[in-house]
Amino acid sequence: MQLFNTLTRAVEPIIPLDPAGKRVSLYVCGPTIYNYGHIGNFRTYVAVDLLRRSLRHFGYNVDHVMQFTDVDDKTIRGAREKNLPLKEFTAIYRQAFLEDAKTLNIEIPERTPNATDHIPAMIALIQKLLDKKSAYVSDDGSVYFRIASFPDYGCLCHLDLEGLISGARVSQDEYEKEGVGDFVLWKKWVAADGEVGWDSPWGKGRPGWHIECSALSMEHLGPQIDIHGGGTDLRFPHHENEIAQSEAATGLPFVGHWFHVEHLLVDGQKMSKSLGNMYTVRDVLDRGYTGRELRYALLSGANYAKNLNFTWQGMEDAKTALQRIDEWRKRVRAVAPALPPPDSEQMEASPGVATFLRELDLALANDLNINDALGRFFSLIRETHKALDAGTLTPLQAHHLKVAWNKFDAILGLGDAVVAVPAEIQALLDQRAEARKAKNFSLSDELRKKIEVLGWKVKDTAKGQELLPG
RNA sequence: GGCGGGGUAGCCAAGUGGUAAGGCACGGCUCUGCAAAAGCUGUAUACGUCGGUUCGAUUCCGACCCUCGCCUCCA
Repeated sequence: MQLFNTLTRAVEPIIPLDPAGKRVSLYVCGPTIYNYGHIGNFRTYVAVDLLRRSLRHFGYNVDHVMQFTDVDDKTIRGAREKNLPLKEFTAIYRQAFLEDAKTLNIEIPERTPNATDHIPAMIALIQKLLDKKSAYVSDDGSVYFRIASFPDYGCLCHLDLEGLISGARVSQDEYEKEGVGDFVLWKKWVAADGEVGWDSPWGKGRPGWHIECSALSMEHLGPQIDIHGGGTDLRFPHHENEIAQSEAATGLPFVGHWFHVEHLLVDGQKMSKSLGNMYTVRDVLDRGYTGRELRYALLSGANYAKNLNFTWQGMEDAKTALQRIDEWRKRVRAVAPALPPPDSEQMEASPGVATFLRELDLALANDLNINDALGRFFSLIRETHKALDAGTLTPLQAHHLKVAWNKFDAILGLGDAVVAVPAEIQALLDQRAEARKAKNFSLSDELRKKIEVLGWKVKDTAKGQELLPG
């Protein structure tokens, strides 16, 4: 399986550190839990989910860790505004994130530690950096990483330090630092922190943002990991700093493969509060879309490494495309017998299906090209309909199609459309069935209208009425 | 200023040194009590501009234009 590696700027095969080549360690920078996540956040996590599922598709055991950042300026401020202890405040948004992830059918990583549950590991790592003279304690009692001690600094983002420093914005309040690029590992407690703070060898304070990911990934996955992912904005400085900290501490290459997901745009523009285009998952649901429709839009809207332009028209397109898939599945299911899954040799009895599965592998192995796979899948759908209409699709072939879908959906994660029919609607449907039986079409039409007003569509098929959400 | 992504039909989006998947939209047909839905099918001067390399470039090279992002808050 080949994946673009930001570090080398090349598509490269994934070669796990595991001698058996089976286990892949994956660390992903999780959200700061001070608010509901927006669809941009979830674009990243849907892409990571695609990676995770694809790795498993190719037979890897994925050991995936994602931390929740539950202490920083924003969480502290939010807790203060709500007059809640930090822990209680962040618990609300941790829970919300997990719910939204479920809405999108994002698999929860094997471990999802909160940063503040691992303060000792961070302190130990900072101490190690101090011992190695890669860090220093400033006059005010904060601890900083000394960039000058790490010659490779800038390797991920291909920055040269000179240019970086001369061109960069430099905040004036950080006069305690030796070098402008130095970043904080441990922040000395200040009054604005209120109740928040932990004791350390350098006094009361809290960890800097970057150190948590290094400490947590080392604690859970060891000093070296196969893949480290996150949103593209984290490349610099966050991931650059993680590399510096981690490698300065261990002397080992920290990450084999850096995986960065490009940002989502809304109507071609960056999301921002002032434009009023920051949508949460809940906002999308409130507009009447389902989580799987949003997931499909996020998955098919663009390759993970490209900007994805979110539009409501795009949501409509996703919804319609998904209906096409669902319709196909209904037809296939009606013909497919219950049989055990075939092996690949038996699958050759359905050349179209066998070809599709090979194409699926190739597409995924090629830097997660899900759109290529979807394109081929829709072609398979057309072929199926044609065969079905011609009456040439055998039950065995239908079975194979069903199996192929299951394999594909293990990656897509779309599952089934869940339609809960309200009792009121069901009653109208029953009445209408009666009317139709009696060939009372005017009453039938009247009932159809009533149902439509309530937000549902009825279609009449050879097998009777079928209900669709409006 | 430094670095990096993009510009493919009405919209979205794959891809390739030999004349370009797929989805949505649109037209036609089938089905239907009527619809709707669905299916089939069709349409389109679609590869930002100008040069270069080549038998041949959308695909390689150069320049330019437009656009988006990052340059220590940020998925």
